[in-house]
Amino acid sequence: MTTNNLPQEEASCPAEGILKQLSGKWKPQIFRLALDGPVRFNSLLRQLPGSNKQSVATALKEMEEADILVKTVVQEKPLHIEYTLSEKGQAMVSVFRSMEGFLN
Amino acid sequence: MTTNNLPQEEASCPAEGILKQLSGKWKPQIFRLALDGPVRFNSLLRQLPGSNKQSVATALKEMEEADILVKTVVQEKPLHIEYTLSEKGQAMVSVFRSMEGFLN
DNA sequence: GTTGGTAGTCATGTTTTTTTGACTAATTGA
DNA sequence: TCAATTAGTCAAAAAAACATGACTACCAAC
Repeated sequence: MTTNNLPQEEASCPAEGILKQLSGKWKPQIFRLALDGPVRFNSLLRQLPGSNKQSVATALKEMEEADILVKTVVQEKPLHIEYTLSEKGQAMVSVFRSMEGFLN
Repeated sequence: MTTNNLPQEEASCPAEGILKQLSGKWKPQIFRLALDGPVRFNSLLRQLPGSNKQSVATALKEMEEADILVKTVVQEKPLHIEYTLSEKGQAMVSVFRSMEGFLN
């Protein structure tokens, strides 16, 4: 046992956690698209040029684990899966907006 | 020439830029320490357990290039270098605070 | 003139993230 | 039954980020 193997939460920097949860090549864009309503796997692939199945799948999974997105099986005609902003995700919108409003 | 080789600004996601500028293993913590006043290379190394010269140097350089920090040679007794929040850096504080206020 | 503090760079190696391409599996429509 | 759409998984490779250790260079004190 080492002297300090924290689960690597933000040891001293509260902003670190939320930054990590939104960081990565595709998460910001996925979050942004989710602002306009539920997003779907294949649709995201088409909307994110240069993306790929693996990366989008990983981003969705991690954002779900971070409780930013909620995964729902929609029992409709083509039977598909939707990812929607969770309550926490909704709460993050203000943070996201403050970043959007900040233009270099 | 490809159809779209942007300098990879935020092609469609305004938040992406600011997220990238604060992302990384050490930048959030450096930013946070810079809130309390000018920071210095060796001091940061001591204050950030597990960090190393290379990583801190890179973080400082990138944050300087992103115009978050301003590098100044202080013409005093021991003659040293200080990194201070730029105007843009100051403007980012509100964004940072909104992240700090957001507790999981 | 040697030690110690300032602030780094450089080459290399390891680790993490991202991409690629093949493959799976259920459902729907013709 | 065949083809397309849904939503993925898996192994491997490539790329990016991060760490290690040696080295540089300036200045001041002893």
